[in-house]
Amino acid sequence: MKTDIINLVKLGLQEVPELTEFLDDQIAENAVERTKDLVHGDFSSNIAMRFAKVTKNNPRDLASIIIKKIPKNNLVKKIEIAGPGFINFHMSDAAFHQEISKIIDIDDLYGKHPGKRKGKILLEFVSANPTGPLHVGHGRHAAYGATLGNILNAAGYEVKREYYVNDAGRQMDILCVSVIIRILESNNPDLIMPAAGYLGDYIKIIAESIDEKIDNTLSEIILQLQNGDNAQDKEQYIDAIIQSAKEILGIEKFSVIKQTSLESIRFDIEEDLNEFGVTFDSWFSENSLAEQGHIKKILSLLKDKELLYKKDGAIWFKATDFDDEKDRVVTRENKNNTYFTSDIAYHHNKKLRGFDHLIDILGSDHHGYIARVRAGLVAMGHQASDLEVELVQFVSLFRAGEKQSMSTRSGEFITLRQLREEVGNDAARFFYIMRSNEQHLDFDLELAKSKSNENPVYYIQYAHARIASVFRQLEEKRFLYDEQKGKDNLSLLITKKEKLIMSTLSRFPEIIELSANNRAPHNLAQYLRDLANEFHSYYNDSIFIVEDEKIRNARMLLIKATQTIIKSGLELLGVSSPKSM
RNA sequence: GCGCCCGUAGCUCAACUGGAUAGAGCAUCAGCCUUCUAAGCUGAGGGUUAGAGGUUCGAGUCCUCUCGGGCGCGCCA
Repeated sequence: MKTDIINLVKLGLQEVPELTEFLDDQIAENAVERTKDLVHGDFSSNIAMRFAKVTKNNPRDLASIIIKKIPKNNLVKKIEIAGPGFINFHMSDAAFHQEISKIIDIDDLYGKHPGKRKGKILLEFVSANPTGPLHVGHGRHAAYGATLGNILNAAGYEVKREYYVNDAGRQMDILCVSVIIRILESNNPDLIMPAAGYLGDYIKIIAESIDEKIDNTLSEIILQLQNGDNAQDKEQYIDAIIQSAKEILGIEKFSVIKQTSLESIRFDIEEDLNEFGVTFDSWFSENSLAEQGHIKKILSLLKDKELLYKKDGAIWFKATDFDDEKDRVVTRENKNNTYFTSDIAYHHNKKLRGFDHLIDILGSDHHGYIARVRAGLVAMGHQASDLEVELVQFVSLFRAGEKQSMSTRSGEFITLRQLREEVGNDAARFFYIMRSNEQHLDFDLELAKSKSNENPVYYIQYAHARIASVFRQLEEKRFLYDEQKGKDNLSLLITKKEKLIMSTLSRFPEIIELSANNRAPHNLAQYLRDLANEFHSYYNDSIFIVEDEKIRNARMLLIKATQTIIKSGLELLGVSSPKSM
């Protein structure tokens, strides 16, 4: 509907001689918006005010010139100038009726344009280290990423979802020795898990699943280390244990235990996410970058471009040449490559796989990292704008007004799985995305669980269920629902509430567009709340199952369309639409 | 110290990226079930958009400063 107005404005503007030198394609697109208040009509344009100055016109005069050039169309009832120079469009009733019929006809495709846009997007999210179960913070990333992916799809983008598995580096070794210590523990009760190790119970479960025999001399060495001086520095201490474990077990056996532990956790994460309705097209292993020589390749390419130099025994990348605030180490003094080096290789690889636009969803604490990854990407010959980063703020969990602690290392955090079991997937998905991702989220467990008007997810689902119930009642009362009669009699829907619902339904395509472009799923959640509100209000105000066949079918058609949009919208959010509650 | 983000009703948050009278929910108060699900509806009160300047037809939104909060500034990941 909005595009109809945009097109009319475009046609009109082309005919205004004063404006021709300023026009481009985008201008009309951005110059038409929904009005906040229906007394201003349905759509409004500020174009006359924006161009009053450069064309040396009075805005209201310019507006009247433009209006005269806008072609007549039966969707538009009236165009008028208001206030300082707004051009307000009042849509005809037929325009809304046409939209309602369209919703009924194309059902859950309404407002969605699969394949409409060119360009492939790689959406990377969660990417939590596979060293333990997901916690409630990861849940927000999962919900946000999955929903954003759905919305981008609906808006016509081709999107692939990817999870980057950080299966390389020291964290994995720490995970491995944590498991080994749990294995040894059964015969050596004096062993204590190092402070830098992983304390969670899931480590014990992994340990029990591993039947590798481990030489007891390792226990003795660990016991010695445990009581020795270097137990003071927890990082040094655990590195010493890693060292000994690798020597005594041999690198091969160590790798087997590491791989088994990793796979076990990764599988658990995948299962957890699947249950949450969050799926990925690919799981990309950090290790594979080194194994397939991508990291070497990157380093030699950077060297060829003379973007590397040696200092203090390490190799540095001239990130400052690409708008980063300082240069960054790619290869340490100990010859190991940094995490950052993997990341250049990884992002370069994404581009090589044919993705035009890369979206990373990261925790807000990673914001300092964006500039350097982008620098790496540009150094590899890509555009800075190819990489987009969406930051997600932290989640605080509240129970009965008390903030819950979330200490990761101690293993005392609340997992995503626990949260889902407690409040249910639907409430969890909705609560995670109902607030802007740029805002800290206070997640109130009691509120999420409450099956009352305090809980917005039930409020929306209830509207859907109520409509289903009305249709059941219709059948019980032996009335027939005639879709065609409904369409033919939409003009009988003349109350304020009915017109408001029609207007809101017709906004759905704009909401998808808006939340896709702004990467803002919460706009959709907000919209669905508004729509549910308007329906509940209508429900209390009018009876749908009435004797008059024409009015009855028209009203049933309208609530059917409402139900369709609620279902379609909730589906994008990953929330179910129950038929009864 | 430097950089990024944030500050909107008692609380939790919106506000279509510069538009018209800043909106919801919770909480508070007052009403609505012998008729389609009361997990609902109707109404009331509640604001100097942290503060001060500036830009312009027009600012919660853009710029500058101040105050307050979060995060980041490793050869960690």
